[in-house]
Parts: sequence; structure tokens; C-alpha cells
Amino acid sequence: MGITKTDRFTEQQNKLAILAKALGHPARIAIIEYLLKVDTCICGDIVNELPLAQPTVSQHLKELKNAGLIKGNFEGNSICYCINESGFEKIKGFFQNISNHLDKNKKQCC
Amino acid sequence: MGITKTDRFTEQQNKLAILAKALGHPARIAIIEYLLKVDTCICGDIVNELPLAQPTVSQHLKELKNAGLIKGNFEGNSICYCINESGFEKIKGFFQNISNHLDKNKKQCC
DNA sequence: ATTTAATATCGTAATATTGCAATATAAATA
DNA sequence: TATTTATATTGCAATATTACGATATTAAAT
Repeated sequence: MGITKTDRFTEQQNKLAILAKALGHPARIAIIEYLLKVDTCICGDIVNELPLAQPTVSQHLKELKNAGLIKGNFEGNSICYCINESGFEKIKGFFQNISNHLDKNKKQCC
Repeated sequence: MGITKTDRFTEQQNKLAILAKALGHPARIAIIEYLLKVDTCICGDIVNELPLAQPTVSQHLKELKNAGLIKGNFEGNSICYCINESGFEKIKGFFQNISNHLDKNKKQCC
């Protein structure tokens, strides 16, 4: 049916899935990598960095913002974007857990 | 057009996106969490753990496997599933990078 | 050889995502 | 105020995802 059975999973599971999904597109990975590279909040030129039309980039930015992975504030007549640390903390925690589990436990049989 | 412009991004970016996308569904998060919880390779009963029909679970398992996040081997007449560490290493690295960057750099203005 | 059990595949309906042209909006500047 | 610049929204076509019933496959057990 193309619709995820959100209500059958925990809030935690849904939250993690939303964060992961937001990173599940190369354009959105590219945006994050660019924000990290310039190492500061950037006003505007993300559109010029990506091989996509302006409305498409705008849409990807919106998704990253909705997921809580970037922040964007009006700054004069452009917008200032940067990484939203708290979103990344959540995912990082998930992978840290996995990593800890895997280090402790080596019962791999496959 | 509903089709991602894969060729316009780097291989790295596409790989990360594929991994993240595979985790972008609560059922697949639930599968990973279950595999971590039982702390061993599990033969079969993932279907019973999830609130989804067997063909649907099978499809989700396939996606996790294709993305390189789990492994599955035939073990008699059932299948033995477990976490694929190498897939998780890659994503963990990405978040580690981000985390390092953010710790070093506090030029947040948003 | 049949039956049973576990899992995969096929087919299909409902819905979501991706991408962009066209257009709207909103602030800065002339 | 009119124009320019930056960004968002709308509408739509192409494609992808989610879910599941029906069915196929495969290996073990009878």
C-alpha cells in the first residue's frame, strides 16, 4: 500500500527511521558534507553546489530541516543554513550502541 | 521524476545514502534492534517479532541484506540472520566524522 | 513420495518520492 | 515604487516504496 505502518512501531524506532530516511539520498548527504566542509553557516550558495535545479534543492533542504538535521534562519534576504547538532547526536547514539554491542559480543555465525 | 540522479553524485555519497535509506523504515530499525537484543544469529523468528506479514518482512530483510547491513545464511531449512559489522562500520565512520567536526568547530550561528 | 515448515517471489493496489517548470513571495536595492 | 535577488510553493509526470494475498521454492520430516 506504499504507506508505512508507523503506529505499529515504537516512537524511538520511528524517530530513528525518520532521521535515517532524511539521509537516504545522495543530494542530502552532499548538502551535509558541504555544510561540514565550509565549517560555518552558509548563506545561500548550496544551490550552486548541487547538480539539481533550485526547487529540487529547496525541497531537499526542507526535508533535512524537518528531520532536525539542519537549521536555517533568515539572514537579510538570504538564508543561513547549518548543521543541527542535536539531530546528529541522536543517530550517533544509535550507532554507538550498535558498535558497543558488536565489540562486546562476537557470537557471529554467518 | 521519482528517479534519483545517482550519476551526479560521488560513489561515496551514493553508498552512504544507500545505507541510510536502508535504515529509513521503522520495521528495518526494529529488525536491527532485535538482532542486537538477542545478541546472536537468529534462525527465523523475525517474522513473529514484527507486526507485518511474512512477505513484507522478507522484503525488508532483503533490503537490509542488499545494503550490507545484515547477513543471512541457510542453516538447515531455516535461515540464520545476523548483523553485518562492515556495513555499520561505514555509517559509523560518517557520523564519527561529523561528530569530530562539530566538536572542533563551534561557529554555529543559527 | 508426501507432507510440513520456512522463506522467497510475483502481482498488484495504495501511497510516497524525485525532479523541475512555472509561479509566488519577500527582502534589498535602485 | 519598480526591479532585482534569493528562496519557497504549486502542480504534475515519472518512478519507487510499502504491504500483502497467492503462489513458488526448498529442505527436512514422516
